[in-house]
Amino acid sequence: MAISERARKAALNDTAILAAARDVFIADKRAPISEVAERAGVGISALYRRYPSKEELLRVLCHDGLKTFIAAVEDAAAEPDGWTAFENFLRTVVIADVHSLTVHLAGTFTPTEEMDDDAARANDLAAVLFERARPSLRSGFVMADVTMLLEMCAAVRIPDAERTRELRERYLTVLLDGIRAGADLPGPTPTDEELGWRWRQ
Amino acid sequence: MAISERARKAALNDTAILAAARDVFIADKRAPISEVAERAGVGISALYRRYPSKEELLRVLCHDGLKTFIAAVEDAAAEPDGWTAFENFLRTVVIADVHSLTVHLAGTFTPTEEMDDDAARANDLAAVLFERARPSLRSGFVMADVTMLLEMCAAVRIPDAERTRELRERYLTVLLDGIRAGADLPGPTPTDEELGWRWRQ
DNA sequence: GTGGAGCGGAGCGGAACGTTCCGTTCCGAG
DNA sequence: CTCGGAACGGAACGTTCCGCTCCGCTCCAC
Repeated sequence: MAISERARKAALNDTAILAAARDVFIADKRAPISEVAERAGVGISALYRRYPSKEELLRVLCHDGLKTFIAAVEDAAAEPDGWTAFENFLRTVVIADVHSLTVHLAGTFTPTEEMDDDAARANDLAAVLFERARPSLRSGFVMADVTMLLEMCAAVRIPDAERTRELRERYLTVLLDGIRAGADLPGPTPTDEELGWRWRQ
Repeated sequence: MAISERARKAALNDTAILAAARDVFIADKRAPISEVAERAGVGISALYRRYPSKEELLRVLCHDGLKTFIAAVEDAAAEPDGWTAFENFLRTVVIADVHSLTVHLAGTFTPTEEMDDDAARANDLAAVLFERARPSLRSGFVMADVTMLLEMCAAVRIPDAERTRELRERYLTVLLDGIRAGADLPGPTPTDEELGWRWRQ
């Protein structure tokens, strides 16, 4: 049987709802679900037909972000030069606003076991990429610092999404230059404990 | 008449409430007022005796931050070397977490005329300091960029306040090195419109 | 024509929160 | 010791908000 007209419309709603949810929850992670529905141009019931709860929707959104992150690392790893690979990776992740979908949404749901696994995997992959770039980095700069830099980039935010991307690239450039030149950094490096508190509500 | 016992206790509450409000609203600008009272170790009525509304409390808090900012600029301006003055200014402002009290709280209240004036004054003073530092900065870097950098520093945030300060200094160091070395920055500079949207709810 | 998938949105139940208000405490004057 | 009242604690109130349910409608497939 061919895909029915009805099913095709429903599939369109699938993506519209996900896109709307991304936009809305990136702008405000505490936004009401009705806002997502409105943005997607559908009713609330179209949402609840697909996700049993708001929490589940947020979970899926975050998991998608995690997958994007992993894809970005794996993609960047193909580049032979360590620094270039690292830079490309960071630019991709910042442009895609992965941070707003992952760390930023933490606390709005309880993670599944699979997500924990993927998070660990993402960390491992990124660590490999980081090690390859280390020769180009200032001494004392560690992987945990990268997490904070991404967080800082995500803090750049204005209403216009496209312009936000431009500005983030602008300041990522500043950061990239900042982590190559200069003396040792002041203060102890961030610990895992300090970085992971968001996930343990 | 000497200051009465009762009045002294009340004065203690004055500062306790302000300190509590700062801590609570920095952690979450949407926090309920009851949380402030609890943190200050007082009842809700002790709060409402001093401020007619939640909005007024937020206004005062923000205005205090603005004053701290102005004091920091004026203080740093005494330093003869342009770059050093600028760097000291930024470090002071970041350490004092002025940003979390000003821009971050924007939108939770409608500003008074006096606040608008002080904000304009703060901008002017900072611009002077910036111009003195410009010879040390990479080309294409403008005052509006500084605002964004401060925003990025404020995004570094973990539960422990003292540790947060340490980490912010760490990454401010990265930023300071990043804005001196390197080529022209990509993308157009931020406009006033883009920076001021927070204040126009 | 008819069954049912898909959907819109009113409305329910309950949580959260700003503000009010009332009863209590306790300092200090007489 | 008495007592007025400043300062206060916190229950209660009224309102807003929001996640979710559910009923009735639409419209495609057969």
